[in-house]
Amino acid sequence: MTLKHRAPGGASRRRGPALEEAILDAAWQVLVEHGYHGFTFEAVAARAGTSRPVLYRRWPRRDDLLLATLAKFWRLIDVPDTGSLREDAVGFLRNAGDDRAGMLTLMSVQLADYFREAGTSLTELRDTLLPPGRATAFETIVGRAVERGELPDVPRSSRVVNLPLDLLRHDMLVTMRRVPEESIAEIVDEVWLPLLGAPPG
Amino acid sequence: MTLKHRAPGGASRRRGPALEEAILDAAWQVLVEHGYHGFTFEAVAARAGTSRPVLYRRWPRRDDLLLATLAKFWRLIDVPDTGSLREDAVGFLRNAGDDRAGMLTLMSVQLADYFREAGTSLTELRDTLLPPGRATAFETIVGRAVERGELPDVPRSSRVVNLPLDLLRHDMLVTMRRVPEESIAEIVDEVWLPLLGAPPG
DNA sequence: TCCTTTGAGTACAGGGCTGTATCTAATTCC
DNA sequence: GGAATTAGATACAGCCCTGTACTCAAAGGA
Repeated sequence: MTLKHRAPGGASRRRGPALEEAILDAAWQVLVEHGYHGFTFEAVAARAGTSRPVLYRRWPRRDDLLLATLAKFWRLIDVPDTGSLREDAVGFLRNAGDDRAGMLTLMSVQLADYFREAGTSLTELRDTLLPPGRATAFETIVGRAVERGELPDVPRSSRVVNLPLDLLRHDMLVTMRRVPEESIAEIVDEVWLPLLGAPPG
Repeated sequence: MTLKHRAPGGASRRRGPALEEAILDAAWQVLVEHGYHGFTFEAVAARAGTSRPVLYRRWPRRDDLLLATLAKFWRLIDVPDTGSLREDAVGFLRNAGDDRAGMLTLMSVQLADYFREAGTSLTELRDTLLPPGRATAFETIVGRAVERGELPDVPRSSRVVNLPLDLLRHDMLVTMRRVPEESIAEIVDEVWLPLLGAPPG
């Protein structure tokens, strides 16, 4: 009665890397829809249209599958270059809060159980998945503004420089929603720019 | 072989409110130690030294038990009154990050699954458990500073006023750890006081 | 003291997930 | 075309949790 040995679309049987891709796509969907708790071999296999043994062969433990999934979907967020400090900041926060990137942040909350079990945290995961040490988005944005002469070339604490993303992330974590445009403007205009000593927008 | 019909300590059989207290204490411990995922009737009953039917009689569903547990342990955080804006702020953040209060914040992450299932969020939960509308800690702190003449009496956005707690919470959520004293000082001295236009500490 | 309430123990069917094993047949490699 | 892989289906025992039902006995009230 079921289409045996056929991928959902009726295509030929998948193998190797193609199958792996499909499984990780399915895993990501499951993770987004049902959180870490619903992220089971059972659910992922069903969603991928394959069977659990196929998953176990590649990722013996749930964490292995999780990490592989996150690694595939975790991407750097685009940093716009508009020629304006304020617009760069607002644009970046918009990107950070959009569907794709925002989902990653909200996802991180769903991973609380994983963090607890693995004894790790969001920052540690981030350092694992993204090469640490490179300039943060706001370091880039401030650097450009300094080059343009929009900001004085004085030392700034990393706390202040990176403040906007922290606040955006906080809002997302606390409301579990996309952050509205007004909050982004608030963060930039009422908090960040004044702190940097920039002229009010 | 087991001590039948006896509380763990060998005391008489517990009843009514006393039993209820003991159960909620146990529930809190389970929640702290095993997160929402491990927060099962089974585990709570075992920890409380009673049986599941006793729990089901009082809280038919898991959420009922969860809410009752949170309501019992969710408390307002003490706001110190030292006569100094900076010391009030630092002191409050210290309290907010201490074992008891900090645990509540970290707990909130563990509740991600609950939020997802119930379609709610940390802020909504907070409003449910604490009467909304009252002044926030930092509104109180700023208000006092204005009365003392330490700050000018100008309108301030609630975003700026409440910034320190947001940043503290962000740090906790992201590191899953207690926030070190230096971070508290950073938040107050490098971000908040400058924004309020207060003289540097 | 008797009676009512209710805590504590136990049992049950049911559901979901885990790992592993086994079989088959599709695909690829040579 | 034949052989080696390996996807996909299925089955299994096991574990944990859920609700509910049915006892029995302890505590408290009259």
